[in-house]
Amino acid sequence: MTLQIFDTATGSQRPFEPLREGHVGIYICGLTTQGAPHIGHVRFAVAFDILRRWLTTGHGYDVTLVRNVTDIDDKILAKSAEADVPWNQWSYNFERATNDALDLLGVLRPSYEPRATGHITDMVDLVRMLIDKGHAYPAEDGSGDVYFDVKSWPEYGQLTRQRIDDMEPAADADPRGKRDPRDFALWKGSKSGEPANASWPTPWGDGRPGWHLECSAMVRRWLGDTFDIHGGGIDLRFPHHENEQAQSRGAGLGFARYWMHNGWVTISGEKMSKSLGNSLAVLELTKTVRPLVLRYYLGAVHYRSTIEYQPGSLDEAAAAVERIEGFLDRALPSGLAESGAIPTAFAEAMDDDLNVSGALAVVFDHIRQGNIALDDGDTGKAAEIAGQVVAMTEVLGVNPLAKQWNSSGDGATTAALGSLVESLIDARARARKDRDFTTADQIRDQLTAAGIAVEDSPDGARWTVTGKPTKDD
RNA sequence: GGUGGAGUGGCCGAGAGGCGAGGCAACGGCCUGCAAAGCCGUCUACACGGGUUCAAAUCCCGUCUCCACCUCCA
Repeated sequence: MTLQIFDTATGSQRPFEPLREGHVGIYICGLTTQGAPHIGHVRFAVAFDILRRWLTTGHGYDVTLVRNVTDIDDKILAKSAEADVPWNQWSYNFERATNDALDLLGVLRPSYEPRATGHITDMVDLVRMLIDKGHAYPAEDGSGDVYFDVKSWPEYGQLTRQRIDDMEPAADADPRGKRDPRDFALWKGSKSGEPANASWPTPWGDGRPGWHLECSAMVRRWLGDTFDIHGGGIDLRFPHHENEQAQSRGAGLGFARYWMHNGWVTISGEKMSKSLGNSLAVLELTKTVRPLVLRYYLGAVHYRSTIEYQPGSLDEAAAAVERIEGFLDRALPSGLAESGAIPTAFAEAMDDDLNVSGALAVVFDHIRQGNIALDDGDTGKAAEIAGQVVAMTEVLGVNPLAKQWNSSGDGATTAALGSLVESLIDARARARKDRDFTTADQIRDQLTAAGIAVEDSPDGARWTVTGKPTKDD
């Protein structure tokens, strides 16, 4: 079967065929490290993590995923100056915070993570190529800026299917030194007051990278002149990706063969912004919400759909996760799973432009069948289905048995807790045997209040830490 | 003004000419000492108005509403 990908450039689904057989090169625009990431910021990483896992485990491709770090830009300079922190430390601090957040959500580390500031010479090369071909020019006001000449490139607007003349001139565009207000900066000349170490020498004067140029330069170095998939948030289509493509193709490079863009996370119908405070920052939210639940929440919706965040939606995700966990706990008492075969229906859904909702329907259908097998006492069949569920949830990055989600807590503490809980469970079992249900229920209430759920079964009681102590009013 | 996306049951959310995706919630039943979990069932939906068709949520025409982008937002 062939994976169908919705290519933003054509506005339609296209069968995916890699440039080099067996290999896929993906570049995704990472974050500008200007602040702590909120759930909206990390959605793209979850979305493309699922793509990567499916290309790898579903199709056997060898995937090279490059995710850059924009470690210098106007906002980083402005915010760090305001906080009186060196801009590079400011940026690196949030680079680490971003990686911590993505690790927590089980997003696989990229194959490589280049920083903009490490690729100045590659950018200079590109600028030179563009000037030589007549697609770029140094600012006529001597500012040290270098601009891309959009009128010189007939394909400009192709990615977003717009005509230059239909575009609204930007209200906030700084026209200084530009031939056309729609020309964009490849390179920015240093301004007075900016840190001396935020400046690099070039043939056109000292300065720093324009935003778009870095991606073209890093793609070229790490994935080659032509590569397979370029991804990012839907908002980046224009101007960022349009400009990247214009630069790279203007310089004579092939650039991206497929474009994929993920939708936004909105709250009350609006884009998330800092004004909402940090309550939805990943590292804050995961203090009260299990990372697995947050991961499920961000990944369970088709990547191109908008996710409208509302209170309670994380509870729904938690309930769905608990249904998966409940089945796997019962079907695999040892906690060990042989990863099974991926069902055809699941593969078909994933091949349809990563139809995660359809794929999850297959997961839950299997869970129901597995539960029926358990009710029938057919533990062999249940274990086999559990293996399939493990394989499918692993593709989505939400396999509850993955060590990603189970590494917390040290062994000694876990053993001590287990010993105490088991003794209470034993006491309760004795009370039940004596038909002393008052005592039995007291013990269960005590455990529930401590955040431990007790479930009876023909083979004895099972207990799980829910982390949700119930309060009696 | 230009470009693109979307309106599906109480909520979330797939599907895309006939056969009720799935999850959450609620209610009823089975099971249980009682629960929990699980299983079975109920709540028969597609923004509006026309049209095509034996058959439309799905195709066509028109209307309404919402959202995103239009030069440094994931």
